[in-house]
Amino acid sequence: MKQAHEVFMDYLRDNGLSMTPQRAMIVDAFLSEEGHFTSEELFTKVRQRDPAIGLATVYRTLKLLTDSGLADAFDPGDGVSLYEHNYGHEHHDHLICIVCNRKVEIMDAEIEERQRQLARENGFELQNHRMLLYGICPECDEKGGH
Amino acid sequence: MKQAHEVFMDYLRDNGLSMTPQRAMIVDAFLSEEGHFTSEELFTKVRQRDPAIGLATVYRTLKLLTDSGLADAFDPGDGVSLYEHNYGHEHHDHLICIVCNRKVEIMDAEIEERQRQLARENGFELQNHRMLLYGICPECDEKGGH
DNA sequence: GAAATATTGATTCTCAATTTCAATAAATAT
DNA sequence: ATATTTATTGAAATTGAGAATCAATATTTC
Repeated sequence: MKQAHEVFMDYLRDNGLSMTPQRAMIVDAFLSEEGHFTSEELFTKVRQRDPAIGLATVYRTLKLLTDSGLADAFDPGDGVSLYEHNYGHEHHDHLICIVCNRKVEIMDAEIEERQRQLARENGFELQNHRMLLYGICPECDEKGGH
Repeated sequence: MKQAHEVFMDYLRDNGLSMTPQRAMIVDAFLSEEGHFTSEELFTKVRQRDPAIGLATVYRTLKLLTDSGLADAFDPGDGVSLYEHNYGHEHHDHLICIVCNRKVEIMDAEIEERQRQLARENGFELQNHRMLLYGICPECDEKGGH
């Protein structure tokens, strides 16, 4: 598999865009993040390396990352987008604790198949989907359930 | 089954709230809407009946409607909440055309069961879920696919 | 009815995300 | 290389949905 960095370079080239020091640094910071993170969290990390980089550039680069297929963005429900790596990672959805906000990655082949089938039954060509399950995690259930 | 209006009255009473002319009118307008609609669309309809009603009151009443179980709110992905009737209506998710924005209500018992199962496997008590399928509808596929 | 409480509409505020714009940098042509 | 065109940047202003504020009004309770 191609390196993530290479995928980004290819995307830039194919779209007539240039690699810049800022983009390189933001992509590096992005790739070194783990799990889910907000644009602000990435911005903070980027700022630690170069305080001159602006928030707008982080947003712009996150869009490039998303469009290039390296990043996946989703809104867990509070209006603040979360980003995560989407290259070399299996597709998954999320199970979210409504108390502590913990997010567990979930995946079910049967659901995925039924989704495709549902779309097909309605004559739709399925492109994408978003599934969020909300519940109370074991730890919070234990603490709160007395 | 209780009338929707009665459900709202009960909710108000149980929460120490009062029925007011504004709430009555907004609830009526809400109940006469079909399908999915935004807060702005409901506001427009309410304004036609009484231009004195403020947008804030529409938002406040939509929250009451949601909390009372009469309305369901969801964000199709663009940050603008859609509302729909949720009383006397079967639960359903949505299949959305990414071209014309058309929304089809979908429901699959197998998916629902697997969702519960997935939550259970992770020790979660499932409270809620949100599933959106994005694709291209037959009409748009026909028009665009040449 | 009087006092306490709730609700209203207008307005302001919030906050993430986008857009604007002049300055700078990069790519391309000469 | 140098000029010219084009793209990118950071700061700041803007956007837009929704929530919060607040004085005025309405409703409920005593």
